[in-house]
Amino acid sequence: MPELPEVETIARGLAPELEGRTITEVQVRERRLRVPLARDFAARLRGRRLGRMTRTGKYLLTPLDDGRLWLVHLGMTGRLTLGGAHRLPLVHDHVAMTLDDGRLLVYNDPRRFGRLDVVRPADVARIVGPGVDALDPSLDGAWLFARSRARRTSVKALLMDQRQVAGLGNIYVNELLFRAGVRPRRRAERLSRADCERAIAAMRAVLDEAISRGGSSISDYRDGFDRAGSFQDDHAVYDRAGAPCRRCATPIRTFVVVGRSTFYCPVCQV
DNA sequence: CGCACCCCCTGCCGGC
DNA sequence: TGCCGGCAGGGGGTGC
Repeated sequence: MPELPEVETIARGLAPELEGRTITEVQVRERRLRVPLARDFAARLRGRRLGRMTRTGKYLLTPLDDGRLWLVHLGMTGRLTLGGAHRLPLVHDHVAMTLDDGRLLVYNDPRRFGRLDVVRPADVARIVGPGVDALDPSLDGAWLFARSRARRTSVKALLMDQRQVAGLGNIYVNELLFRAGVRPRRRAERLSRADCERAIAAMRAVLDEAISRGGSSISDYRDGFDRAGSFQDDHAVYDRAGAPCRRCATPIRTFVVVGRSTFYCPVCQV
């Protein structure tokens, strides 16, 4: 579910609320996430004061006052919701944290593909991976051009690979390739320098717009205060198979690329 | 190296 | 109405 804009929206919303707060209680109702919750997960968080939550790739990272970091990955259906103390437990509420102001921070995840952990700073790089964050200023057309040389894989697969670019997922790669005028199945090595410049510019534009609209809420995504995003209303291609292209009215086509549904306009994208 | 195909898990939707 | 297959924003592993 959540890609960079959704995770960024959560971080920006929760960071000022959580910073400086102390976790007074941690309730674990379900440890069987994709990576099972560590035995000492609750003990490592209880009593800790939270620093400023940030995002890298699709991970949320919050420094703790003992030098460790609280790490969250939302998988497909994870939600982190800050609310009042009297929130009744819902189905799939796996972890509930009580703050020193009485509010409750709850992790809910129907499919349990997410990950919660408390890690040492030295472990973060291994978990998050080597990918350059999609909003890192160093990521430019020259970078993508260099990275795509001698790569016979599709440009879509390359951009979705978190070891290359961290933060993009299926929605935003489809959207940015539409804006860049590049077909998802184009071999990476066949991108021109100009294609790479347009792809990176399109990526920034799509991500910035999506963040300003609070992300895309297709079915599950909500921000840290349980609010839906609205960028789904602006999608040019994602989930629009058969619908008219917003630029040229040609029906949007769909097929599968490296296992993921892919959408493009056969006229606007070459 | 790239990809097809598994897995993890629940929910929803469309077809029959 | 009910059942069943397919699909869903995530990642990881194997084997060809």
